[in-house]
Amino acid sequence: MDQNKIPQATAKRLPLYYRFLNNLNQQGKSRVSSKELSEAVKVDSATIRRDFSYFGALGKKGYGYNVEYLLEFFRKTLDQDEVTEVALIGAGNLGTAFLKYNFMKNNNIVIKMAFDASAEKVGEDIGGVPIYHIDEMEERMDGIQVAILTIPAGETDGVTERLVDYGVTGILNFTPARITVPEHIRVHHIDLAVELQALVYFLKHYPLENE
Amino acid sequence: MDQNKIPQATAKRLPLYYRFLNNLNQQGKSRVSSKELSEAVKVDSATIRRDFSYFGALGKKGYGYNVEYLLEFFRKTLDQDEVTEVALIGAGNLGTAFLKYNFMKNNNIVIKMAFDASAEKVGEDIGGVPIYHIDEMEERMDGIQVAILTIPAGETDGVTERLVDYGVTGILNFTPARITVPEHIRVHHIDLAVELQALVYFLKHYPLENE
DNA sequence: AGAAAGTCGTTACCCATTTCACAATTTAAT
DNA sequence: ATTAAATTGTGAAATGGGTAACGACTTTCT
Repeated sequence: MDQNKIPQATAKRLPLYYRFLNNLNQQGKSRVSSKELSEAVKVDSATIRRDFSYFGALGKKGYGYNVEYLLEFFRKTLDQDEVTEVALIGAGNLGTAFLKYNFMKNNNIVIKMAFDASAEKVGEDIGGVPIYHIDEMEERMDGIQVAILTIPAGETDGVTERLVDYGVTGILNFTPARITVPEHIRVHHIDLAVELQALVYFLKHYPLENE
Repeated sequence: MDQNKIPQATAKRLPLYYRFLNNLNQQGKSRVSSKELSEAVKVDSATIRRDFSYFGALGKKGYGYNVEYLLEFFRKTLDQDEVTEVALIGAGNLGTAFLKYNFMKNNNIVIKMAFDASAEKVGEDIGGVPIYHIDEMEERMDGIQVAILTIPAGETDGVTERLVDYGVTGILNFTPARITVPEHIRVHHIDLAVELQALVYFLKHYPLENE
C-alpha cells in the first residue's frame, strides 16, 4: 500500500531474490554481491542493484549486501509475516502438483482448500489440503481472496463467474481460456500451450540469442 | 530464420491468436475485426493490428481479416506443417498434466516420450506417451531438440547438464532452480511459486490497477 | 449513386524497463 | 599508511513495447 513506486517488473523478481537469499542464509553465507546474485538468478547485476535501491540503500559500497539484513528486510516488505490463504479450483494433475508444493517455506502462502467436481476426489486430502465438492465453493471459501484455476477449459467461464460473484480479488488462471472479469479483479494467465509453442517458435526464428 | 524483425512480445501472442482463429474457423466464422479479436483475447486492438502488420498487410480496410486466410498464413509462419517433437523429463503430477494435454490440435507439437526415475512409472503409458527410465535418456532421445523439465528441484542441475551434453537447443524449465546453460541454448522459466507470490504481492500493493 | 459507417495500417508519441558507466565509498593488501 | 581492488547507487541513454489518432480505403445503407 505504501510502496507504490516499485515497478511491477521489480516486484516480480522479488520472490526470486527472496528464495535465493534464503538458500544463501541456510548455507551460512553472510555476505553477497550483486554480481554473485546475478549469476545465480540470471538477472543483470545492474538490474538487481536498481531493484534493491527502490527500497533504499540496502548495501554497502565495496562490500555488497548483508544476507541476513536483506532477508529480514524483504520478509517484512513482502508481507511475509501475514500468511496468505488461497483456494485451488480443480484437483486434476496440475492442481495436485500445486497441492503437493509447499508454498509456506519461502512464500508464506498456504492453499487452504481445494474444490473439484469429481465425486471420487471429494473428501480426499492431498498434501494436507481438504477437497470439497465445487458446489460448496461459495459457502466454504470463508474470506479467501485468491483462487488458482486449474480446471478444464470448458468449465472456465461458469466457475469464473461464480468466483467473481463470490468476491475474489485475484485469480491465477491456468486454463487456456481468456476470462472476462470486472476491472478491479486481477488475473494472471499462465498458458502452458502458449509457453511451449513460444519456446519452439523462438528456437526456430531466433536461433542464437537469449531471451 | 527470415522474420527476424518480429518483436518477442508479438511472437508470444501468436499462439494465442492462432488458437482463437481456429475456434472461429470451426464455428464457421469467415471474417473478424481486430476489435472482436481484442475482446476475445484481451489484447488491445491497436496492438493486434500492429502485431499482424509485422507480417505484411493481412487485412482489408473497412472489412477486417479473413479468418481462413489468416489461419493459413499463420500455419505456415508458425511452421505448423512440421510437427515439433519434444521430450518430457519428470512424470510427476505436473508432468502428467502435460502428457494428458493434446498439443497437436492447435500447436502441432507432440510429446514423443517421457523419462522418470521412479521404477513404478517406467513402462507405463500416459496419454499415449511411453515412459522410460531416466538412465536411458541420451540413447532414447534420438534427435529431439526440446525438453520440458518437470522434475524435483534437487535433480535439476544434474539432468540439465546431461541435456546440454546430449545437445538440446531449448528447455522449458518448471523447476524453481535457475539453470546454467551455454549461450546457444534457450531456456524459458516458469516458476509456479513466483507466479503465485507475484499475484499476491500485486493484490496487496496495487489493489485496483490491472496488469 | 452518394453518404455513412467500419476498419486497417501506420505515424507519432508515450511509458516502463534495462543497461552503461562512473563517482563515491569501503575493504583488503602490501 | 598507502595503494589497489571491490562494489554500491544512480544519472543518463538506450531499448522495447503499447496506444491514441487519423488518413485511406472498403463496405453497407438509403
